[in-house]
Amino acid sequence: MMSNSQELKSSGLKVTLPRLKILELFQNTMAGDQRHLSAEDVYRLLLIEDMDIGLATVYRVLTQFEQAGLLIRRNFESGKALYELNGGEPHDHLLCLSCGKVIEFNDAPLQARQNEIANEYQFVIQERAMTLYGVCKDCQAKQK
Amino acid sequence: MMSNSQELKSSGLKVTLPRLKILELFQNTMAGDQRHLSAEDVYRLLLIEDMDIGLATVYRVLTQFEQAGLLIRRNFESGKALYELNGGEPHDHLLCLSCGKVIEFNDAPLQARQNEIANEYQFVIQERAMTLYGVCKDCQAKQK
DNA sequence: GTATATGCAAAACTTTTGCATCCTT
DNA sequence: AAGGATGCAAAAGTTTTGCATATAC
Repeated sequence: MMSNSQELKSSGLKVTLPRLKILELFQNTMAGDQRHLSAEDVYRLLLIEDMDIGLATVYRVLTQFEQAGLLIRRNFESGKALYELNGGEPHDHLLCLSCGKVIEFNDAPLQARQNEIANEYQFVIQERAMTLYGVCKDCQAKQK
Repeated sequence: MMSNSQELKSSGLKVTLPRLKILELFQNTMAGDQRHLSAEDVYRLLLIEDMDIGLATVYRVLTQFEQAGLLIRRNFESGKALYELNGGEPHDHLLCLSCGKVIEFNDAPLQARQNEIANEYQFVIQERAMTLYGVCKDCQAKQK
């Protein structure tokens, strides 16, 4: 298991407080249902923790982390980018339009079919993004 | 076959020149490879055609058309929304990160699997979005 | 004639950039 | 000591909104 400092170094990034804090933030929020954070989210959460950080730094660090493969950048329909920790396995999303909840799943047959389609078009996949928008089980119950 | 005027009326929208022109624009560009247009794209294409239209109107009309189901709004990784004509059939995208080309495909097994996954989570799908990002056949050839 | 749509300008939001200062190595 | 990182402010890009005028029905 690599420490966060080692993880940053091996990505060619200097170990600084903002970078460590942002990395920890994503690791800690991973447990909750709030796995996807915008730059503004990160900024506000760090201010709450007394971190005196600039929004511009947050944007820069998020971009660097994405390029380093530590985070994945997602574009849902909200108009702003959300980031999540890169857990290694590709996965897709169900996004509830009623409550905003994001359900993640990892489905091998689906990915296999994606690969077959890419092969048909002789297309080399670098990144996958699949989101089904709709209404989750809980919200269906509430609407009745 | 409904005329464009009828199509607007049956969506509860008054028939105005900007709306007709924008609808025609999407119908005409459907033939080419430029099926996905941003608000700015629409604005510039209409200015070329002598239409003296305001950018704000373009945004308003695109939003109305999306709500009426005439257009589909897509959020790829570019940071701005793209719209395409709603052809009725759901379809997904391969987006080339090298040349920006968008390849569309319609794959029944893939959609069937999406439905199965949604059922597992008792999730009601309203909209699908799947995009594979990578390098297209042509760009692979060029890179050699 | 009335209600809605449009155009323009201003504002709101998200993201990027320039630059002086500070921190990591 | 040197190069990169940070914070602040300003700028750039996208989308929304207020309001007076024009247009569709």
